[in-house]
This record gives sequence, C-alpha cells and structure tokens, in this order.
Amino acid sequence: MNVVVRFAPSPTGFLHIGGARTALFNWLYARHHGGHFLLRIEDTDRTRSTPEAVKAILDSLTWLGLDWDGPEAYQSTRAERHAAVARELLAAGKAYRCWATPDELAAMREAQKGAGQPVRYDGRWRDRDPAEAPAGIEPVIRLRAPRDGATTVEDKVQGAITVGNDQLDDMVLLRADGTPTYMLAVVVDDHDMGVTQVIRGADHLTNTFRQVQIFHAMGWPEPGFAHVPLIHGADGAKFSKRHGALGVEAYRDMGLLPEAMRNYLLRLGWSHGDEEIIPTEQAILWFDLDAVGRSPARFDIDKLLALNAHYLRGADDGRLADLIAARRGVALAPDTQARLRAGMAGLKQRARTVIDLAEAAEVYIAGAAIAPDAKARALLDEEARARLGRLRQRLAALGVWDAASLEDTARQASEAEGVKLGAIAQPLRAALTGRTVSPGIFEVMVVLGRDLALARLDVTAR
RNA sequence: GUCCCCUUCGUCUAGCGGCCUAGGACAUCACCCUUUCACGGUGAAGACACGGGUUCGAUUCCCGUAGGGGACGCCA
Repeated sequence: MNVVVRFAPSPTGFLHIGGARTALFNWLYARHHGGHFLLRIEDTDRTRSTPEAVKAILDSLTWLGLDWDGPEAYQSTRAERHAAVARELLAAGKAYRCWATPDELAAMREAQKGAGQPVRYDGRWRDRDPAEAPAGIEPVIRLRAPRDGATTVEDKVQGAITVGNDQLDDMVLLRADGTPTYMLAVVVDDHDMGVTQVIRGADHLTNTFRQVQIFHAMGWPEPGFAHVPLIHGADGAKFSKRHGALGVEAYRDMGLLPEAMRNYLLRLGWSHGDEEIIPTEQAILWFDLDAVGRSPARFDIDKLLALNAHYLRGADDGRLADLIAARRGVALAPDTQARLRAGMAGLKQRARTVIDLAEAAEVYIAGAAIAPDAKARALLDEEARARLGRLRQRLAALGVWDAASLEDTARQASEAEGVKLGAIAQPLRAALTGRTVSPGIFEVMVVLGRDLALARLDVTAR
C-alpha cells in the first residue's frame, strides 16, 4: 500500500515548535516509506483563519526544508463535499437534526458541571420528533453515535486504547449555518485524499474515537493513527504562546540553521539508540513510528543551540558568508567576501548562531579604523601601545606574511622585551580586532593581509 | 468533575527480565591543550516517583497511590 500522510495546520497563527515537529515526523515518514506528504490548510474557522498565517506556515515549512507533494489543499474549498456527506448520513439515519441552541447547550453544561456530571451532549434531539422543532431556529446535524459497546483505536505510538461509547456524545457534523465542523471535515478529507497514516499531536487522541465513528458510519476504512506526545515549555506547562512558545521564524531569526532545527526536533520524542547527531538523510533512512516515545518532552533551547553550533561548524563557508551578509543587511565587496571566506573556519567554530557569526565577522568586514570595545580599549594602555609600535617595526620588515613567521616575530618581540607572549598577543588582538576575543591572532593577520593589518596597527600603535 | 495518556540524571533520551556498579547527549564543575575565546581531549557530580505483587531474578510485566499532561465547543 502506498503511504500517504498529511500535515494539517489551522492557520490561526504562526507555525509553532510542536506543529513543526509534527510536520517533520510526517515528512520523514513519507520520505522513509517512499510515500506522499500532503499539506492541508484547515481553514474552516473562517473567523480565525488569516492569509498571513497561511503564508507564515508555508514559509516556515519551506525554511525547514519540509517540501510537500502537490499543491496545498484548503479545507474551506471543500465545504460542499463535507455538507454532502452530512446529508448522506442524515438520509441513512446515521445522523439527525438537533434544534438545541448554543445558549441552551451552555446551560446544559453548566447544570452538568454543577451536579458533578460528565459534561456532554445529552442527546435531547436524538429520538425526538422533528415535528416538535421550534420555529425560527436552524438545526445542526449531529452524528447518531453508538451508545453501547466501545471504540478501540490501535495507535502506532500509544498502543491500543479503548473508550466506552457511553463516554462519547453525538457530535455536531454540520453547523446551523450549513458549514462543516472540524470533526467531519478531517474525516472526509483524510478519506478523499487517500491518507493512509495520520500522524498528529496527542491532543487529538480523544478526538480520534469520534472520528473513527464517522469512518464507521460512512463505511470507510480508517487510516492508521499515531499520536505524538506534546512538547512542553521549560517549566513543564503546556507549550503555548503564553508559555514562551515561539514561531519557527523566530528561531530562524535567532540565527539557527534549519538542519539543526530538524535534528533537534527529531530527537524530541524519537530516538535511535544513542545517536544524537542525525543529519536528515540519515533520519530518512532510520525514521519510523515504532521508535517514537510516549511521554511528553520539554523544550530545551541549550541543546538546540549546541546542535546548531555543531551544524554551523560543518556548514559551507560561502553559504555562511551569504547568511552573514543577509543578517547585516549589506552587500559585501569582493575583497571583503574573500576575506570572510578565508577566515570563516576560525569564525564558525566559535559561534553558536548566525547572529554570533555575523557579529564576529566584523573583524574581516571593518576597514582600518575598527572600533575597539571597552575591554579592548582597557588593554591598550600606554605601555601596550608603545610595545605595538616596536612590534610594527619588526612586522613591516617581514618578508613572508604567513602565520608561522608572524608568530615567530611576536615571540622574538616578547623575548626581546622580557614579557610573555600573551603580553604582546593580547594588545595585538585588541588593536587588530577591536576585541579581546577572536580567532587565533596570527590567522587573523594572514586573512587580513599585510596592508590592512599594518593599517589597523597604525591607528593604535605609537 | 468524567474519560484518556504519561512518569529513568536539571533537560532530551538508551534500556524492550539477568549484559545495569543503569549507557549517551546538552547543561554544570574540574583538569589538559593554549596568544584570547572557542574547538578538541580527560575526568567528576547527577536518575529508574512511591507502595504492593508476579518471578530464582525487576528499570524492564501486573495492580494501586501520588504527580504531570491532554480531551470533554455549532474551535481546530
């Protein structure tokens, strides 16, 4: 059987971390099994869905590198089909009209709550004669769900779960205004799109029992189900916008690489022995549902950052140069570009994010007058500047401008002055980079080139 | 309140009855490397929620308890 999965976000906001992981798992599952990964925008809530949110979700998925097969489907365009299914169920006696008003139902729930009763629709119109329908009220259509027996879901992650049918009430299929509810729409769409495996957040687990009943009522085969545990915030509470959940684009803006994000998200709830660094190609080979854990995970930014640092170190220098230019919002001159690439190896092993990298890249982007920060300035006292002046003489006389010769020169200078190498190297670093922290200073000098290095030295040395 | 799910170091996890003196990773702390910071290396500290069973033997199976989470909409 050909595998078909789908990711079905509702466009009511950005794509958060939990949704991104669900999308990743679906994508990985499809790629592993050579199946299709479909994208369906669940925009049936016309009041809360926005085009901006749709764009944000699409952009985030694209950035993450999770490409979907075929054009994305919009649930709202299928309302007619959903309604037709509801009418079919009604005609078959598997659904019925209910004239209870929202206010009436709210009161019912209040009463149930007050009496300590389970809160659910009491079936007041299930067997009532439609002739008793009040005038002026449009009815909803509810599923006539079985009241005896139990419904079992064979979940690929959670295992077999059974719920008594007496726990499930008659859900609304079609609203009073004729629009379909989510419960109806997902089932119809999953069926029509040929979805074979549903992979979604565990918050949908209890919905599944209701959805299964719709599949049964229509006589449709049900897809496989896999409910992935939710991701919690660092405080253990539900990961919501209020609890610090950010959109995927926020992580991109924090300077994270999509491959690091994928690796991190993958390890949240899924494992392959002790493997931690799992490039996407490897993940496709290894991923399957049986290794998905059942307990919720907390989001840990430090681990994500550590992974990002790892991928940053292995990233292509040209790509990083482009990211730096984009981050700084400038186009880099050819010689700057060349310097950046030459110095990238030293830069990238010291950065955790692209932001760090763009900041550190100043060494190779600035001209002769690089602005020293406070710590660097503190290092450049009278004595240090005098020492740099004498060092400059030696450097200017150098025939070969490579790291070994530069280091030799610096060591000779330190010996001649009777100080440790650090007493020469640190002021040199401060003068050349404007910082107290940088890649190896002789490496920096080589990348800078004799002219620029000496020019910067001239600004501070005496 | 009702139903469902979950529970191994601070965090993510390995473990699918004996290989466990419970392994790895991130974070933390030492030390080494060293011109700074990183990288890298070595090492330390750190967990099976609790109580009953089952078994020759439980982290692993079963049942409770506690704690956490989720669902109970004419939202998705």
